[in-house]
Amino acid sequence: MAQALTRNQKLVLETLRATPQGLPAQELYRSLKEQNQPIGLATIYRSLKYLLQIGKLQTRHFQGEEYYSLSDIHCHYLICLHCNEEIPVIEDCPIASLQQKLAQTQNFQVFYHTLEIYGVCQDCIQQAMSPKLEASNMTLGRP
Amino acid sequence: MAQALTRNQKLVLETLRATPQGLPAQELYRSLKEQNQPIGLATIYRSLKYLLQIGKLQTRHFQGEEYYSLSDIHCHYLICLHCNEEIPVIEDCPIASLQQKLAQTQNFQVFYHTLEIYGVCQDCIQQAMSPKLEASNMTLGRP
DNA sequence: TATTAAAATGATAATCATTATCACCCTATA
DNA sequence: TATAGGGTGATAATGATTATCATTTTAATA
Repeated sequence: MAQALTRNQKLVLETLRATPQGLPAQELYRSLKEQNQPIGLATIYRSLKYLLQIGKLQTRHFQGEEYYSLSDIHCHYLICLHCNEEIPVIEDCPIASLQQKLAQTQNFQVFYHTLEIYGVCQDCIQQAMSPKLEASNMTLGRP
Repeated sequence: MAQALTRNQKLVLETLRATPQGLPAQELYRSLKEQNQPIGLATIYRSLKYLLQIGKLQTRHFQGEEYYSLSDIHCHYLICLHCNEEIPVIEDCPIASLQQKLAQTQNFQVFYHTLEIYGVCQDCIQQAMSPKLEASNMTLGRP
C-alpha cells in the first residue's frame, strides 16, 4: 500500500539527491525558494518527517541541526571533536553482514544505518602538541 | 596536560555511569537535583560539552533531544521508524577493525563511534499488515 | 462536469532545548 | 590578606522544530 509521493515530497527528494552530504531543513527551505520552487517551512518539515518514516531519508545531527540525506547514499564520517571537521569515509562498510544477522535474530526489517566515528584529526593533534596554544581549550582526552 | 575534572564534571560522569542508555541534559539536571546534588543548567551543558570534547561522552539524537552516555559503553541500537522503539544490540561490533584501518589511512585518532540501525520492528510490520489500521499512517516504505 | 470529503499546504504562533550573558563565588598563589 | 583566574548559576536570548488553523488542492463519486 505504498502511497505515491506528493509533488512537494518529490521536490524535497530531488533537492536532497543533488546534495549527497545532506541539508538541514532550513537550508532546504532556502534552497527551494531560490530555485523558484518555494515550499512552506511547515511542509518541508512534514515532508522530511514522512520521508524519514518510510525510510527514504536518514539524518545525522551536527552542530544543533538535523541534516537530511537520502538513505541509499551510503557514506560515513570521521568527525573531529575539536574542530568539528567532517571527513567522509568511503571504505567498504562492514555493517552489511551484521545487518543481516540482526534482521534474523531480532526480527527487525533493516532499512539503513548510520555510523559516525569520533576522534581528533591530524591538525588538531598537532595543534594540541604545540606549546603556543593555551592548554585548557585544546586538551586531548584519552578515553 | 590532561586537566583534572571539576567536582561537577565528575558528578555528571557518575550519574551517567549509572544510566548506560544515556540521558538528555534536562533529565540530568532534574536527576541531580533530586539526588540533592543540584547543578545549574548552564553548568550541566558546559560540563557535557567539555566531556564530549575530550572524548569521555558520546551522544545520540533521539526525538528532539541529545542523549549523553559514556563513550566507553559500547552499545548500538535498532530503532523502529514507526514506533520509535529502541532495541539495544549487544552483538560483537565489526567496526573495530575498520577503525584501526581508518586511523592509519586517514591519520585520525579514533575515540569512539556511534552506530544506529533503522528499520521497522516486528510489531509494526504486523500492524502495517493488519487491515484494521488506516493505511496512511502505517505505510511501510521500501527504500 | 459538479459535488464533496479528505488530505495537503502555508502563514503564523507556540514550544523548548540549547547557548549567551554577566555578576558572583571559589581557590590557589604570592 | 590581596588578587587573578576559572568555575558557577540565574536568567535572557536564540533558533530549530512543532502545533494550529484557515485555505487550497486532490481525488473520488455521482
